[in-house]
Amino acid sequence: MLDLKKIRREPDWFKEKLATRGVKPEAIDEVLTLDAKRRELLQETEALKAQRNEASKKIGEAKRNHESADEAIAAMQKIGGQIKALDEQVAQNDEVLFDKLAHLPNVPHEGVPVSLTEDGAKEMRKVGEIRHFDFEPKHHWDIGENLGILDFDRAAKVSGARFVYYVGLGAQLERAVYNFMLDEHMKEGYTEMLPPYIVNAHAMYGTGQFPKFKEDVYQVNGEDMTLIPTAEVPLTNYFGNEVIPAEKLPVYVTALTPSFRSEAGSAGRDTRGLIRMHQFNKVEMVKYTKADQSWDELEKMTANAENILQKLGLPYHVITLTTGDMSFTASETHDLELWMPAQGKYREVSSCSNCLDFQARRLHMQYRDENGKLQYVHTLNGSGLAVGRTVAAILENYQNADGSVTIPEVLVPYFHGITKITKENAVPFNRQK
RNA sequence: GGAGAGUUGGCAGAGUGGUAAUGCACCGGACUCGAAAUCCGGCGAACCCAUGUUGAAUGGGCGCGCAGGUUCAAAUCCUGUACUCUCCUCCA
Repeated sequence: MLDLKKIRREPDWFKEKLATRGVKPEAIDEVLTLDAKRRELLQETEALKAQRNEASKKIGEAKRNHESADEAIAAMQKIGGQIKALDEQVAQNDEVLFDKLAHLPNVPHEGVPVSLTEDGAKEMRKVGEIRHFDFEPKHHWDIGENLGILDFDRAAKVSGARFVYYVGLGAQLERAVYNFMLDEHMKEGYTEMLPPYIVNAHAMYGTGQFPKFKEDVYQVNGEDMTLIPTAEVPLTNYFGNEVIPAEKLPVYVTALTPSFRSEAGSAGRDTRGLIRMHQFNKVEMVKYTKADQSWDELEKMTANAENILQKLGLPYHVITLTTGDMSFTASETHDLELWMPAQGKYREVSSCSNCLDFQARRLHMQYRDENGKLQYVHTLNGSGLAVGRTVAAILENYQNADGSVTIPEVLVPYFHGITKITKENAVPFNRQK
């Protein structure tokens, strides 16, 4: 949610900034018109209410003194009707106004590459060496199915397309990866959480998924509940409607949760493998900061996500998304994309964003500054990381010519001595008999 | 799923139709070398509107979980709803 008063003061600045995100200038004008109407109506109705309050006080006194107040009561009856009519107009006007306002995305930060499409993203740095294969590298789905550790066919039988069973050492690899991620983030000062996976509409609205992206999520039938599309929702709503003691800030939290996405509109894209699932695990990082800390904290958070990839030895690059490609609530977003040898390209594995006060304004999350004044906190969120895509990258980058997969060194402690996933050790039930 | 109780300021807690007691906390002052205690005064989150200012305010609105309704007037009456607690039922 943008600051309505600020829009009122500097409409042209907002028009210019939001145009880079595809917002038409008329959208701002509409808001301004509705805002002007709102204030006009408020002045009218509030003047009448003041009059009514005054009269009611006198009527009360008259009644106590057993005097007649019939005349005043009759006059107030009339005013009461006017007030009611005006209040209805205000309510109608407000509904439209706040709906328009809620559909405006956050203002992009200075320096974010301007483009209405994803083209034009700025590469910040490239890290890690791309491995040279002396054989044709396989896709992770082929590696996984050959080893028996990824079973898409049976998942289709049970759930449908875009679901998977991890089996045996595959399941263990997923678990090792997210445990490793959580352990690293705890070292970096994050508090681990295990939040609800189903949230109400208010929470979805607070983090900006609603009202714009209702079709992208799974709603519980007949209830006002939604399966979380990301842990950002429960983690960022945690302090909703609170004044956070300033000395607590910045607060770092992290959680492993599944994420549920309907992937409406992505039919035909990434139909194979772990890249685009209806349910996937993700370790999420969320920060609450003071207003002057959030840009520093964005860099640190990006570094926290990068640390995971560096320790796993996976090559990646960091890009700053364009104005048109950023998520609705973000002011600036750094994406980490890791190298998928079989596809021969980088794929997104993390997205770290500074939302400034955009979410806090909706969620009423504030702190008191040095002067005792209430300020909105800034919120940041980032994946640290998408677990399934990380596993996919491990399978592809650590594959061997014989179809086995070497376990990255930092994960070996989680495997209690196993250093390689082979056809022989991958799935115990395939060995038996 | 059934029955009951509750939701009021930072906290505690009164208030069954006349415009939100009181206590603690907090802020200012007095007393004191200073502090505690005591006394005096203030303060009831946030929000919205107007005039004004840019770390001055003043006036008004709103405000007793939320949303409606009745009324000249609602914390109070009515309807709906959310959440919390207790008991029963069920359950990992």
